[in-house]
This record gives sequence, C-alpha cells and structure tokens, in this order.
Amino acid sequence: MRLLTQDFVVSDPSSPNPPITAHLAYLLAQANREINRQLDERLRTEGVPVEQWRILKVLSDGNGRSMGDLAEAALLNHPTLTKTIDRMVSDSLVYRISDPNDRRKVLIFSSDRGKALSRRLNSLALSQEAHIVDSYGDKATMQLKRLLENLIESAG
Amino acid sequence: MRLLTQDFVVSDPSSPNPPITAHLAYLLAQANREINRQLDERLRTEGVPVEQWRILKVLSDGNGRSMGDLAEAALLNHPTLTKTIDRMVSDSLVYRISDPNDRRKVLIFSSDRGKALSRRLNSLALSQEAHIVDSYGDKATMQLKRLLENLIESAG
DNA sequence: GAAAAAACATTGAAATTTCAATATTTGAAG
DNA sequence: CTTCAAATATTGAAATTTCAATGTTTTTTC
Repeated sequence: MRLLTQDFVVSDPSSPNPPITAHLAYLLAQANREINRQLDERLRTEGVPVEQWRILKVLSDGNGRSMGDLAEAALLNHPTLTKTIDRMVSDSLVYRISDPNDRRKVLIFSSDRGKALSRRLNSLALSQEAHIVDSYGDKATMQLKRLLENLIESAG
Repeated sequence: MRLLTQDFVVSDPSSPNPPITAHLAYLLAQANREINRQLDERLRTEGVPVEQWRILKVLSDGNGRSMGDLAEAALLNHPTLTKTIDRMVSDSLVYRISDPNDRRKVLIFSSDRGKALSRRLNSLALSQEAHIVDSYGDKATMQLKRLLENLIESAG
C-alpha cells in the first residue's frame, strides 16, 4: 500500500505527526533560504547583502520613505533598519531628511551613488529571476507568484 | 489599456524595472516572514524559537543525526547550529554522542524532555497550519506546497 | 603504510539582530 | 491651552549569527 501525504492523519488520529517537510512554514523557509542564497551569491559581486538591495530597490523611484514605511517594504523590523541605514549612510548610498510635515518622521532617500548601484543590482536580480524561470518554468513561476501573493493577502 | 505584469519589458527594453513585489525572491521572503511570525507567536507560549522547533521535530523520530545532516534538515548553517545545540544541551533538550562508526561525527539525540516539548510544539504548529488552511483554502495550500516542493527540487 | 587531502565539527572575534527602554513630536481630550 | 496618549525613530545592552581559522578523524594517493 502506497503512503500518501494525507495518511498520517489516519494512522494516528489522536496526535497527527506529519514530517516537517509537510509543513507550509517549513517549505517556505526552505525555498526562501535557497533562493536567497542564490541571490546573495550574485549580489556578492557588488558587495551588497540582499536586505540592502531591497532597500535601494524600494527607494529607486526617487521618492523618500519614512523609516516605518521602508521597514515594512524592505521586510525588516524597525531597529534593524535604523542600523542598516546607518551603515548605508556611511557608504553614501542613502541619506536622511527630517520630514517637514511631521517632524517625528525621517525620510530616507537614495543618493546618486545609491541609484547607480541599484541599477547594477537590478541587473543581477533580474538575471537570477531569469535563471529561475529557465529551470523551473514560466508557467510554474507565474503560478507560484500568484499563490504567494494570495497567501500574503490572506495572512497579512 | 490594462497593465500586465509582463509589460514592463515592452515599456523599456533596454533596462526592465519591475517593482520589487514582482520578484519571486521578494514574495518568498515576504510570505516566509509573515508565516514565520505567526508560528513564532504560537511557539512563544513554550518559549521556543522556530529554529529549535525544527531541530526537535527532525529529531522526534528518536534517531540521532550528525551535525551536518541536522544543519541541512533544520535549515541552519553549521556554526549557528553548533551554538544553538549548545543552548539546547544547557536546557537539557538534546544531547551529543560521538559517532562510534566515524569519530569525526557527533550525533545529536532528543532527550525525554526534548521529546515531550516536541509533542507540545507539534500541536501548536499543527494548529497554525490548520489556521492557514482555514483562511487560505485547502486547495490553494496543497497547490502551493506542491509548487514549493518543485521549486526546491529544481533550485537545489 | 606514510603523507596529503577531504570531511566534520567547533571556536573566537566581528558583525548583525533583537529587546526593552528612551526621546521627540503630534494628536486627542478635557 | 494644557495634559495625556499615541506615533515615530533611535539607542544601548544582550543575544545571535556569521566568517575565517583550527583541530580531529577518516579517506585517498603514491
């Protein structure tokens, strides 16, 4: 008799015990880890961690963002972002300006240097994306993105 | 004219510039972050971080694992695992035994205390999984898992 | 079977992240 | 208009993670 994923429920109804690889949380962590590792490898040529790519990418439209907005968009929590921005300011990639409309806020802008770097990182990120589509398939990639968007929507 | 995801290529062939939310790497990071946050919140009641749940879960079959195998299964890199295991040994959740067949290796086993904790964590993780299925849908969850497995397969 | 290479795990220092607390500014309540 | 609560960002200390180097043991090579 072939074992199916669902069968663990039947075999022990009092306390189901699926393998960790059956957990969505695990599969997401594993996939994220792997894709992130690949991306990091490419960005390494510019000496920039993935987090800074996200920050520069979010700022690449030329608009400033408050720390709060930027933290959410770049998927970092607040104190971590503060310290990452400190480093990026040291590297002249971004700068801070106090928001004139609400002086509690600080707006972050990408410098020219930051924008130039962002363009190079953009190429690297796109080439990785292309590589994924290549090996994983166009259809599957689009389908996966759609499902992830829905999950984020329903979970957020 | 409706804008489609693919259109960014057409609008600027020399340097496509999709928003960061169109990148698979970003969507995976975002989804993982959110699901992880939810899981962490539940495991918090037992005072255990997600990483230790993964370790205990992997060890819950009673077999010992070498540090290398465990690192891969629990999605941690080597030195991080060493130090996490140090903490778990201090908490009497796991113990080390030098592998008699290959003395370069160290086998990690779950203690009784670790197994008991693992059972409680298992309930919490399953209830989270149930919650996801509840709001996101059974069909979509299974489909997403399948796609993630394929991605991991093709990327690994 | 000795020497060299590979596999495995750990260590210490450095970098990063997180937690809890703090400071500042704005909005709300009376 | 003053006080209190909420929102925003930062800070310092502590915890964690990472990087490069090290020490064992096993495997390979000659």
